[in-house]
Amino acid sequence: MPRITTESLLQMYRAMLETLGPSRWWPAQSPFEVAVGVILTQNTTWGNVEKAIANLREHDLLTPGRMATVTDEELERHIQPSGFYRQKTRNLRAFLNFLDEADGFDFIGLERWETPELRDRLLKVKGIGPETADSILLYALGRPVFVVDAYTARICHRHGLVPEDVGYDELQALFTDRLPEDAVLFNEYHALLVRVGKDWCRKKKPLCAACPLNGMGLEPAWSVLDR
DNA sequence: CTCCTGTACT
DNA sequence: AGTACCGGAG
Repeated sequence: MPRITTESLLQMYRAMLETLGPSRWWPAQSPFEVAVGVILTQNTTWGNVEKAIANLREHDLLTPGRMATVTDEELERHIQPSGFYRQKTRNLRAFLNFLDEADGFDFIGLERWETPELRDRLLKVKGIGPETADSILLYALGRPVFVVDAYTARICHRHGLVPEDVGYDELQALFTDRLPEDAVLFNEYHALLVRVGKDWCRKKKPLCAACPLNGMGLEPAWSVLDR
C-alpha cells in the first residue's frame, strides 16, 4: 500500500477543483430539506430525488411540522419517484420522530449536542446509517465530518490507496487523519469525489484518460485487477 | 447475502 | 435487456 500524505490528498483535491470548479452543495433551501434529500438519495440517482423534493415542495411539506401531518400513504405518493418509497417513508417518519423527541421540531436545536454524540443519536434512527448520518452532520448542520461513499471507495481503490472491500470507518479515517478539520473543505471534497465517481470513475468503462485525477502519480490498480 | 423500487442510461 | 444509482436493514 502506498504511503498517503496530507499533501497527496490536497493535491487530489486541487486537481478536481481546478478542473470541475466548485460544487455548491447541498442544493436545498433549509437544513431540513437537506436531511430529506440525504435520506431520499440512498442508493438512488439525484434526478429521481429532485422529483420527489419537487412534489413535497408543491404540497408545502418541506418542514418537519408540515410533513408530520400527512399520512404514510400521502407521503409515499409524493416520494414515489425516488424509489424505495415504502422504506423511505418509514425512514422519514423515524427521522421526524427523532426531531420531535430531540427538540420539538426545531432542527437548529440539534446544535446543543457535540458532533460525536449527535452522530451516535442519528445512527440509532432506523434508516440512518453512517453515510446518511455524516451527510446530515456535514451538509445540514455544517459539522466538520468527512463523508465517504461507494464513489470514494471506488476512486481510492482504483488508485491503489485502499482494498476493494474497505470499511466505512477505515475509509473515512484515511481522510480525517490527514486533512484539517474544516467543514468547507470536507463539503467540497466529497462533492468533487461524487462528481468524479459519476462521470469518470464509473463502475464499468471508467474514463481514466480524461479524468481530472489522471496523471497524479497514483497507481491505476484497477487496470490490472479488474475491468 | 437478499431485499427494497423507480428512473435513466447504455 | 441489463445496469447503475450520493445505502441500510434483516
